[in-house]
Amino acid sequence: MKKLKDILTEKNLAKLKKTDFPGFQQPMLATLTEDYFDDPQWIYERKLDGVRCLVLIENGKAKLFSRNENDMSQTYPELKDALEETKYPNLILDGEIVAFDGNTTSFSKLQNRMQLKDEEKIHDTSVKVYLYLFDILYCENFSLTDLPLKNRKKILKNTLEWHSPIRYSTHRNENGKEYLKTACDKGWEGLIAKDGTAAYVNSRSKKWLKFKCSKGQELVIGGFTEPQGERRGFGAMLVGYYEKGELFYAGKVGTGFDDAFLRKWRKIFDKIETKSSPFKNYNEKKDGKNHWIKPKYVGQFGFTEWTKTNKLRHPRFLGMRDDKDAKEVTKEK
DNA sequence: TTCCGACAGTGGGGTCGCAAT
DNA sequence: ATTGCGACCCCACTATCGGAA
Repeated sequence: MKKLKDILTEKNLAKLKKTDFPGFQQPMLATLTEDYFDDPQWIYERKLDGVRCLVLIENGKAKLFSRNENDMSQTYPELKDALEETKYPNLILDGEIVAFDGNTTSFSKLQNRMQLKDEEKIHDTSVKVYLYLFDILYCENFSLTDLPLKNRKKILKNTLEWHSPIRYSTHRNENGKEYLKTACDKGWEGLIAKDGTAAYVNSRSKKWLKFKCSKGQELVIGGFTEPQGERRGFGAMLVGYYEKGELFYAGKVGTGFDDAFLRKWRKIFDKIETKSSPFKNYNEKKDGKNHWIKPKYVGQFGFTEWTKTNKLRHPRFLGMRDDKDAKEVTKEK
């Protein structure tokens, strides 16, 4: 166990402010971008697909908070216990709780225990979780948030003893673009690029950027929903793909359209409305609110992954594809 | 004048828990 | 017993407005 004075230069140590334990604060959030770059000033971390976790250790007692300040301590007792073994009585740490499916983090697996607080039910799921820590905000009565990120990570790495379910989130110092390619090949969610010189702020920031491995494909539009509230035109498209000559439902897409598009295409959809669902696997009796149309239009869609029930996760509309025949649209490998 | 950041509003999948049917 | 709904997690995106550049 090292002290701050063993890790920091005198100059940086002198900059620190002695403050009372500040309690919960909003975690720093990353901004999505598609402009990937290499920059020696930036570092690149693996993007983990789990739940964000802010750890508060006050007088030796640990609490785990979600992004919205919900107390998750009872949901992850093994993490709480492991964190209380640290010798520091007062710490604030930032990280991500994950579950694994093979070598990749699995949000869907984590969902099986995410809302549970009963110890027996948690045990029954037999979902193992890990906490990957990537930042430290408070230590030895000092607020560390104004330090450069690289210094904070150095302090973090040297402060804790890394074992069992608590892990240090490593990073790469260069070649972000190449690392992203590797990440996507491995089936990761993507990378978080971080400005190594930047302070920690309690809001979304462009000093942290999401480089995501996004999937995309064309899908057939087989229906739509009514708009809600102030929305005009339609609410969401119901989309699917062909397999062995039959159309299979793949979920709804309700974002990516602007106002003019919504109005224009509602009129077009109304002209080709049908009485029954074109999807083989959609029980229309249960859902009378949907409108069905002839499956003749094809759109391009982006999403993060297929869920275990064969639906799109985080779907968005990218544009119409008038160069594609609907019958040619199949699920891409 | 133009651009950017923050916010509200609308949309998605999945899970659990509770109330209404 | 089944269904519906809200509250949580994870989000993407558009529109708007006011202040920075």
